[in-house]
Amino acid sequence: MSPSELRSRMNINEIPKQYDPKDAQDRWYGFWLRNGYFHADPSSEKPPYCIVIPPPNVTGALHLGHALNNTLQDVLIRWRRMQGWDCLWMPGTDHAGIATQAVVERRLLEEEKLTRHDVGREALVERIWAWKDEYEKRILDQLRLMGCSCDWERTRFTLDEMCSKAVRRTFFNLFKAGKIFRGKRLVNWDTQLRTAVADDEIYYEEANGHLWTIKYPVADSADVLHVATTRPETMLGDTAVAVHPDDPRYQRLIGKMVELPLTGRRIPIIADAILVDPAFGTGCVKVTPAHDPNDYQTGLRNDLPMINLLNPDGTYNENAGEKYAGLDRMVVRKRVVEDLKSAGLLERVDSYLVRLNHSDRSKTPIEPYLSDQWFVRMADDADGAPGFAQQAMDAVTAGKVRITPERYAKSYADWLAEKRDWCISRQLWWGHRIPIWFCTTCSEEDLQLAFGGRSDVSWREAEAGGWLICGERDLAADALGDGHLLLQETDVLDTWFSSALWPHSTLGWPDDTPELRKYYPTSVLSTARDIITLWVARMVIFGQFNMREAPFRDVYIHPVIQDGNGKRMSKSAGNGVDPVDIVEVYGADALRYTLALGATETQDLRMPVEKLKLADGRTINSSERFEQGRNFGNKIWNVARLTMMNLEGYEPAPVDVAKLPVEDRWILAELDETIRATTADLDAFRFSEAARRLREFAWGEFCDWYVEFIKTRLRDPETRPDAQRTAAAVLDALCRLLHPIMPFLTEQIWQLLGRLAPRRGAPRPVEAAASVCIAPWPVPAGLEDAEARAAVAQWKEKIQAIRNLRAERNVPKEAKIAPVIVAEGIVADRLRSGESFIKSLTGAGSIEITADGSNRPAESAVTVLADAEIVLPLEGLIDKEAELAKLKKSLADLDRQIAPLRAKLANESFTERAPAEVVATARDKLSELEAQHASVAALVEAGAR
RNA sequence: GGGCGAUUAACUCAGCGGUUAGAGUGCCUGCCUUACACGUAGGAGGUCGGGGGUUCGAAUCCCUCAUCGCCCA
Repeated sequence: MSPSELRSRMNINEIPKQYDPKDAQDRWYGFWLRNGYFHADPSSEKPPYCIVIPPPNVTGALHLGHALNNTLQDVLIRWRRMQGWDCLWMPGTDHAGIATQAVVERRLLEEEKLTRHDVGREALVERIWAWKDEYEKRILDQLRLMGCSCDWERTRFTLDEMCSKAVRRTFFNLFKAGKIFRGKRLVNWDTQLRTAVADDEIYYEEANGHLWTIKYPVADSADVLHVATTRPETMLGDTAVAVHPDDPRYQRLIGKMVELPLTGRRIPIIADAILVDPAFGTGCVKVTPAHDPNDYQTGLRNDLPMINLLNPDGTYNENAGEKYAGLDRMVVRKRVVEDLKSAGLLERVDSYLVRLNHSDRSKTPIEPYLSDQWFVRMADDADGAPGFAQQAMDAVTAGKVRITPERYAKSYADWLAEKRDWCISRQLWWGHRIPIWFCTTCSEEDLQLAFGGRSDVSWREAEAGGWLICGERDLAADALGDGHLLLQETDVLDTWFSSALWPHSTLGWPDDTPELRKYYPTSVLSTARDIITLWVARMVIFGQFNMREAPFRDVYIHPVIQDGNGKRMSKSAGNGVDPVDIVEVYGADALRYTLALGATETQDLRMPVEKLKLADGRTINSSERFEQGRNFGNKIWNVARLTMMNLEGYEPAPVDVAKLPVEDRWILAELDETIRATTADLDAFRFSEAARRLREFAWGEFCDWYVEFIKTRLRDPETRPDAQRTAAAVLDALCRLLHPIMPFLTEQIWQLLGRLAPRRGAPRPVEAAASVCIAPWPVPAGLEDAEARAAVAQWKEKIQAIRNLRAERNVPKEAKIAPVIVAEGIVADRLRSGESFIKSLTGAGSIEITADGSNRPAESAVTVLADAEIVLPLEGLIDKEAELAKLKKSLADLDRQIAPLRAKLANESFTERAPAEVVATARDKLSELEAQHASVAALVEAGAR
């Protein structure tokens, strides 16, 4: 079918009045995939542009925050793709060690009453893989539903073969470089899951508890110290009592010993200004280095012994003494309190509000626990060479990595400045198992003999004796021959270890792949601020370690979505919004537009949440905000319909812009400016500005004005062709500009438009691309036109003034008014060029533009503007008193503006110090207002007579 | 305790040194005007959190207080 045949068949009734998002989504996503538009090609000549997705946890479904982040990434990717870059958006998911294992374990317990120890390591891991398969699919489907243009053929998982290889190589290299060590550290211990958990995986909860005050007798003396604690059972592990060095009450006791009750041990009284606040309580503090973070630091400072009382399951061990060993810590607490009481050493018990750490995963109280852990060294080298933390800080200060908004560079630097070692071991089963084997029986000769020639095995003496052997590939238990058993470390790596490799592991590192060569370093990383430290900093560290180059040029930090009360959205709080629900109700384009509009530079984005009942009976969480996106999309849809139904007889041809009517020159100039500004917005990650600007152009200029201007031209065969060409050109550019934000809607229009006007564009028509997805991003065509813009501004202002007069005087809709515009000079000229528009858009029967305002009909409504007077004769409709009142009000308004302006100009320090330009503007403004004032005053005078 | 941010129209937010402070939603009043009622035309509504300062000029810069949120201890 030829375009002209199609055109004649294009009946407005065939295109629905309302944009149907579902239809477009179903139709075009598959089309894009089939055509391979999302597939990056390392062999292409185009320059690379790459974003790696922050891999969502396979724990559950995506929430609105993911929807925001992925919308913004897709905007960048689609925009750059249109600009001609070879774009790779790398998708994938994160195994999320503890989070996923905890979910599956909980389910196991609920559904089968089994613990992980019942099913065993292998079987549990198998179950988690099954869970992963289900949720990974769900997550990736959600991304597709939103229109994300990821390169699905390259989808990765942090625990897949490719990532595992990268993890192994990295660990091995770190081990060889001496960046990895094993040591005893105080960690947050989850006694239920029996693992260390990271600081960000715990939360505080306040509870009513007690404060016990215990008496500690001073050895060889009658003195007694009073020590208060919320955890009396830990006293069994005390190795000192601390006082403030300047506290006069205890000066004489410093250096003496106390008899630690119930244990028979003697421990020293030490002075420590950091731990002890002399004003708090008795000024004496018990020190339990193995079971409290502050005490631990005190222990290190004062070289105290550390006594670990705890077994991994939360029971006390033999260090607590025979009497308490094997009992749960809560039972020990009761016993200790009873025993102290019967020994007469319990001074008092008070009610106390205790702040207790809980594990995010098991919801049970955390125990500070001294255990063997693996670490990556962050500190500088002994010779002063910058260590990992310093290198990561340098990447930002040297400008190799730019963080937007800039203020987040500070939290990045502050955190890294502490240079704290990174604890990378987790006592879990789901994750990358640490590739270390222990051997306590062998000698270095044995190791040399077995592994001497191998570059993939490295060993080092362990702190506690024996050997730590790191293998890039698994080592057999009998690799050292008979008599020496190799035992693999049972811990797995912290999830962030594999996440930290994401930008290069997904591209094939350690292999030298075409992808790695072309797309590393990646272009932008977009993420939420709460993982700047945990993730972003560590990617920089590992990227620089493995690749000798930071993994991305830009880091963009998006705002956090909260509910209408400023609370974090969460499933448990019941205020979470599911993006899938929003897509269902409003469509993917509406979701994306609204989120882009909300992506301002602030750190929080509030979204009032309300319940919405769907036709199928389900009640979902929704937000009125999404109507903005839906309504805007519908507006675009309808202006496209209007344009297309007027394309009958369309013939593409080059246009001489200089000879086009004012309104065409105006809209093309506005378009140029919009292209320029929108491109700059996206370049600076100003997503909200871009969305706002495009709406202003599309709705506020193109729909509200341009299309109205050309309606009459479209009916006249003489003027029709150029109007069609300009309208088609603008619609074409608009589709391209909006595509990154609203991909489905714009593709739907693009395809329809392609059938009617396959060649389009001004000043020169070109063949439209097969998909807007691969159409070139618009560039300004050098069509600025200040005169056209000034003229149209004149038309708009006068049309609005006349409409206002009509509305205020209640002129019936059907009345054909005959307004007179009194103006002269260039103003009159500009108005004459738009006379017909002023007439049609105000519903006037006739219109007069004259320099002579003397013969005004007695019964008329009048508006005095800065450069013109509008007279609307309204015989029989005029209330003289009301007219006079209106004029007087306008006079008062003018006075209110004139007075401060006069005062300002009378002020010498203003006229002398302010820039000449500002002073001149003020003078012009004043004389304009004074002229206006004089005109209104004359009218008042005449009316009063 | 330290840091970051917010406080502008009823709500959600722009504006970040120079005209009478803007938008969307909501509200009020007309209109189903053959592109769109998810629309259109018009309108009301703000001493820019309080106080001080810098400046010819402050919503905008500085200080301080208050309230709220987040991050790190």
